[in-house]
Amino acid sequence: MSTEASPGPDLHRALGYLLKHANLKFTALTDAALAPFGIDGKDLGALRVLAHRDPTSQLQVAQTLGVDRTTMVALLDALEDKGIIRRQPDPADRRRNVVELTEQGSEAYDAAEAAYQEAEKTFLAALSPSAGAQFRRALRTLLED
Amino acid sequence: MSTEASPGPDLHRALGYLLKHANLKFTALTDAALAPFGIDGKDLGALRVLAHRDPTSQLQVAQTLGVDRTTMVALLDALEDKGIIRRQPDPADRRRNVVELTEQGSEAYDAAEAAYQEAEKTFLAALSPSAGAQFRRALRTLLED
DNA sequence: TATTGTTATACTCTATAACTATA
DNA sequence: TATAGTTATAGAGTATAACAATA
Repeated sequence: MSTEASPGPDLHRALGYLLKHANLKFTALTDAALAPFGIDGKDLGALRVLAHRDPTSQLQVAQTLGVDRTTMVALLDALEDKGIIRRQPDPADRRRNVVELTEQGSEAYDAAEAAYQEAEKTFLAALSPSAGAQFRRALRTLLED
Repeated sequence: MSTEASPGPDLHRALGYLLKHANLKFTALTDAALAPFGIDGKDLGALRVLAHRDPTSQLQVAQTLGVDRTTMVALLDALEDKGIIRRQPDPADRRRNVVELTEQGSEAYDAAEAAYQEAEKTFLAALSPSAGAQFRRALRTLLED
């Protein structure tokens, strides 16, 4: 995709285009960084919730991430198969599954989180540190309300 | 989704989360703004190419947008059904379809583009004008190379 | 009756493979 | 043989509906 005729500029200046492709590029970068740990960006999101919250149910994880509870099932199935998380019926309410990181999962999470942070830095490397910080601030402001 | 426990901060500070949700919010905004014209953001992208390039083939539009040529078929079918574009076999190479905006389509495009620009402004309204400009610049910088 | 996890199913989006017609 | 458009099909991703177990 080299320098095309006239539509390039208009097309590539549109905020929709910029946001979409920033996302694509970022996702490609982080998924590559996380691949050695056998997880992707979505998995890492779930692990973050588990790492920062005490014993949680599947439903709570799903709601925190804003995905349907049926979507959590397959995601956690895969993480469980890899020995990263563990599911147990909650003794206090046996409808619930208590989801936790395993020992191995906790170590994998720490390493994956470090790799993710490194990928963030790589992504922002074209901006000065202050421009990078401002970019992140702008995103947070845009998502408020 | 109110103020949750601890994972909120970490989760919602991650660049991946911010970029994804900025995209979702922006897409919702622009799709709503474009709905009165019977098109969405993807359609507008195609119309932009047609509006800024002279008689073009389907394949050229697809390649400019970075989508598969099979994907263009249904997209253009819908726009043709709405009377927004017209397809004619290229007399010089009858394998090609020359795709053009109709009169009505050209008017619809102008109005839709204006609505889109308005939606961009709305999206960026939480930032100062200079912060908005810098945000867009940062996105373009991040997509270079 | 309501809720949690699960399964079956459907829907959207987009790509690959194969077909038609042109070249 | 190769290319443009089309159609059929398949895969990823995620949602809704229905069911089992539990409250």
